[in-house]
Amino acid sequence: MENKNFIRTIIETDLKNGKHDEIVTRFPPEPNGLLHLGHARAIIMNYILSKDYGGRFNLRFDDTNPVKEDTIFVEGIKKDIAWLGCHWDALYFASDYFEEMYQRAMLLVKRGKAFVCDLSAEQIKLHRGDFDNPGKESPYRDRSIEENIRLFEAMRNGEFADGAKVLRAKIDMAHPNINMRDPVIYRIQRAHHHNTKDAWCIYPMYDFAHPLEDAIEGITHSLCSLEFEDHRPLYDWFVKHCEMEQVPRQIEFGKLNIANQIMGKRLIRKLVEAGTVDAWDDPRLITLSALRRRGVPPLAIHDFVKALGLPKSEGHTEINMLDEFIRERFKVSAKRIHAVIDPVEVVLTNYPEDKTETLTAPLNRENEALGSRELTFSNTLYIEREDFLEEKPNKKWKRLSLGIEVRLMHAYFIKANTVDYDANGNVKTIYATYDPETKSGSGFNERKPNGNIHFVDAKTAKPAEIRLYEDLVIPDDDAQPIEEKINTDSKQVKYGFIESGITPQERESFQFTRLGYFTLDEDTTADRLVFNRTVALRSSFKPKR
RNA sequence: UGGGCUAUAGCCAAGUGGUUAAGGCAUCGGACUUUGACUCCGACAUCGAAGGUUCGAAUCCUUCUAGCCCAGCCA
Repeated sequence: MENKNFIRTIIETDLKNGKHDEIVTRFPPEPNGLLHLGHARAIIMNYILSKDYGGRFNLRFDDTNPVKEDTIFVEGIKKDIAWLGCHWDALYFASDYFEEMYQRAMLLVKRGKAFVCDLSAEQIKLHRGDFDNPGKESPYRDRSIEENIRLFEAMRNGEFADGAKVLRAKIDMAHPNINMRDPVIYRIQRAHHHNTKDAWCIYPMYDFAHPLEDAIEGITHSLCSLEFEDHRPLYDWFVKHCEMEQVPRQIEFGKLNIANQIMGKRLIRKLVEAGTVDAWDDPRLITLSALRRRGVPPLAIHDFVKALGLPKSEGHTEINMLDEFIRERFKVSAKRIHAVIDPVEVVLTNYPEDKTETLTAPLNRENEALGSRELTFSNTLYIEREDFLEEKPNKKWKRLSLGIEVRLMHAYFIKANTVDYDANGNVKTIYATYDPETKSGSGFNERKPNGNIHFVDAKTAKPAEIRLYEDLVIPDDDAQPIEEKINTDSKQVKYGFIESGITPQERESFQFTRLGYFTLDEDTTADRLVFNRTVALRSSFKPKR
């Protein structure tokens, strides 16, 4: 369920008062990196706010700084947003508007609202003043309109070196909001742009470009994060003085931060280079590509974002909140099958050596529509190593022990009798007997087993590589830097088996009974199944001591 | 120290003068169970602090405290 939020209230008021007939939102990423879970709030909220009120949603790349941007990021971002199911009504690039932006800047010049400044970057900084002191006006501030027109044209025509001149808005060097102290709106930068190639040598700054982009597209509600709050006066100033026909409204909300997760680009890069994680889509990360690879259903991310709402406060949400939405999405949709990820052999001494039988079991007891599958059963099985302890440790132990009887789910009761060890003293084979009377579905009711465990038939089971992930960051109360809390041993690779009757489809997710939800990884080949653990099952089991 | 924000449970988050202060996650009990799952029941808040206004305040006023953002030719 979605939490109500103040932006909905604003939209509903605007609709009711007839300020707008249609709501138009946008998600404006800069193509300079990949998206992560934190971006999902902005994407999904912009999307559903437009859809809920029958409006439109644009994807617009805010590509005004060619030195940082690349087309490979535009492709990656498009893929991630499409995966989330947030279909954009239109795809735009800020760079498509460069000519109009230039004309609007020229309008500012002609109105005496902007001037060409020859000060160096360093001098501009010095003139800007600081929190306690007003700035000083640029000596070039009073150039004539004619000269400014000529100079700005010359900037565009490439007559000056990079950085030699800038175009600045003429506002107020004494303004308490530093953003209003004659901000730079165009810089000279000879850089190859991924979209406009070498057509331009001047590029607009964010503060100038963004409100124009929104106005050009007829965006009604321009959502952004809190740090732009004190840019809003400038945003409004540009919309007004550039004489834009449509007037968008900027509304700020709090960024979605996730506690104990690596979000920063440079840190991720470092971890990838150090081999601590495998790649940008390593399932221990929370980039959207990593979540996709881990097998997280996109709708679970929608549920998560909606539950969080759109507050103006900023906290650190715990990731386990997402886990619960993932389980909820899988609960009735995923097939529930048997897999043993840390196998130990069980031999049934009273079951015919050459016999194999077929048992039928439902694929999901909470969703009969999924049908059933056939399980094979023989005298040699695998069970989970942790499901056996020679001696029952306490009355809470609901698994197998010597002399103790458990039910193999969808099969028979078995009782462990003796055990063999390998050279290291680890259990190698458990010898057990089964009771044919206890077959599942027979209605046998004479006695209760000491629990239910899962198994696979050793003679037919399919081998599988299973990757288990733990927290990449070790939660810690101490406020030490996150890079010092990296769990370098957070990935475990197991070699186990899944039941024979199952042929997983590409990226298919399953519940491995009693273990969790697992999704087929793209590393799977014709002769090697590879699964990622998407999320474990909840468990109230607490091992004693 | 200038400007802009934020503060409700361990973590999120509704609430906009009259409610027993929603809901989710986590935690702790208990029931049920062919998944120690699911489901179901139950527990869990002196609303950052102090004053004030009011019959009545998380909501209004005052003062204070804590935290975040801003001095790029980044976005």
